[in-house]
Amino acid sequence: MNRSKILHLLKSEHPVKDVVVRGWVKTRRDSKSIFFLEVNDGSCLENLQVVATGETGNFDIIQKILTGTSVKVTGDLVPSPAKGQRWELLAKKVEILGLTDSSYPLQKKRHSDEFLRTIAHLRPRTNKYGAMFRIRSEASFAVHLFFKERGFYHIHTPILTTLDCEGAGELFAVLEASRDNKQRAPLFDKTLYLTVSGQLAAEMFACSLGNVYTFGPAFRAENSNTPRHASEFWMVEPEVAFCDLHQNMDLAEEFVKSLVLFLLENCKPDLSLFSRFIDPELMPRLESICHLEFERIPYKKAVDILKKADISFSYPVKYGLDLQTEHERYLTENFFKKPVFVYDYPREIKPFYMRVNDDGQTVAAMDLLVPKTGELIGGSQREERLEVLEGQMESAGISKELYGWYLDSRRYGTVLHSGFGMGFERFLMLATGVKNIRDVIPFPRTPGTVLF
RNA sequence: UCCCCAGUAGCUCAGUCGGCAGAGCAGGUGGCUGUUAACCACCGUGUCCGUGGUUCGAGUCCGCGCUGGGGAGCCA
Repeated sequence: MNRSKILHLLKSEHPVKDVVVRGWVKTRRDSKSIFFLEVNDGSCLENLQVVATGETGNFDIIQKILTGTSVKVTGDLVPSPAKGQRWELLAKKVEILGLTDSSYPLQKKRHSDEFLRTIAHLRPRTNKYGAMFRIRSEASFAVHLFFKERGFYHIHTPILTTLDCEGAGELFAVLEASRDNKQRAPLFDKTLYLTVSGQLAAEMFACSLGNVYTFGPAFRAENSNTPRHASEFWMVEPEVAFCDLHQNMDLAEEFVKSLVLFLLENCKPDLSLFSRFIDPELMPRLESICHLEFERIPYKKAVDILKKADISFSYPVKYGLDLQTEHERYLTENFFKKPVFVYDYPREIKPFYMRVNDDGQTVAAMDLLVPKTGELIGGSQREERLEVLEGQMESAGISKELYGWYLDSRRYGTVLHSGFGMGFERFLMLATGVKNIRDVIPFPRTPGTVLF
């Protein structure tokens, strides 16, 4: 490494001679014979204050430095005589790596999220988005750590699929194209789609490796225009053999708690930005997620609670109807005031692969509802009985031929198994208090808008 | 896809009753031995989203469109 990271320098226990720092200038302050540069290198939220005095010399160069300029600074890390920071870099030499000009859109002031979305290629240079994407990276690592510690195998499931009805919404079809626009024979004899979920493939691996998970992109062509939906998003999907619905909920609860705990332990400074400027309730909420037991109620009981609620809903509450957003919010935000699993939904409103309960009326499905974000996780025990599954497919109008390989897992040594999917961006919204999914993913894709 | 709200300088926004287009920040020049979104002085900046209409006169009122945001549905 030919540079020191600011993260490490600011944690130093003693002065250090001759360090090299490379980064981007956040702001420059100057008077007649002294310059101050705030330099950020992305290693942490905080900037390093660089001080240039007469001894540094090249003031004519330093004067060209505007917000956004990339620099290399050589100097000594010394205790700062002024308030505001413990350490500062007393520069011996300041070199400009890349100049900027007055058209640089980021300034040393607050910008709106809407504006920053139009410059998503530059927004990670801001405090907020720098923190966001460091947290995203840590959360991603925590996902793998959680499953690794529990003996799960990570499966890379296909992104190109042939199944057009996985019970999870509209799909993007994939067309082959030549760069020269010439006609050519198709490579595949079927239409290919971008996957909406790795679940069906993951089930095959759960029924061989036991405990597996996928963590990859999912694509949905729904015309959803909300702060909680994106056309391309990342999803974590564990799938576990010999696991029933209640053990599935145990796993989901442990998983969410573990991710939050990991962030609290490893991302304190970055999280504090969100609790200070984005959501003052963030820290209490994260703490309560870690410590409170999640509520678990059957769908039927949820309906009873909603019927007795002393507020009037816009949509009717009736056994057999799906819960509306307003109902879910009431349950998690007003009634229980913590994460809530709702399980055993009527079979008519859930996909074909969910296990039919003994009552014949409900399926072993579960949704995890959390305050603010709403539905974070959706999962189920899978229907492992061949005849029942075939019956479910028939009533859903799904081709048994196309799903022949899927049915094989029920034909040969079938086992009880369960799994769930967690929207990774939804989790990040919960973990940071950010209200729009476009602001927790590097280059958001939403209906009608792909800028990058 | 449906409902509601918004669009004014590079950015954040003000603009009263329909009557000459404004401020802060950013940028430029100068000043200041230690600043903390530094400060002080001076300087420039506009398709008022587009389009059609009402009016002597429209940033302001009305219709349509575009873009963005919020709510709903769908879902993770």
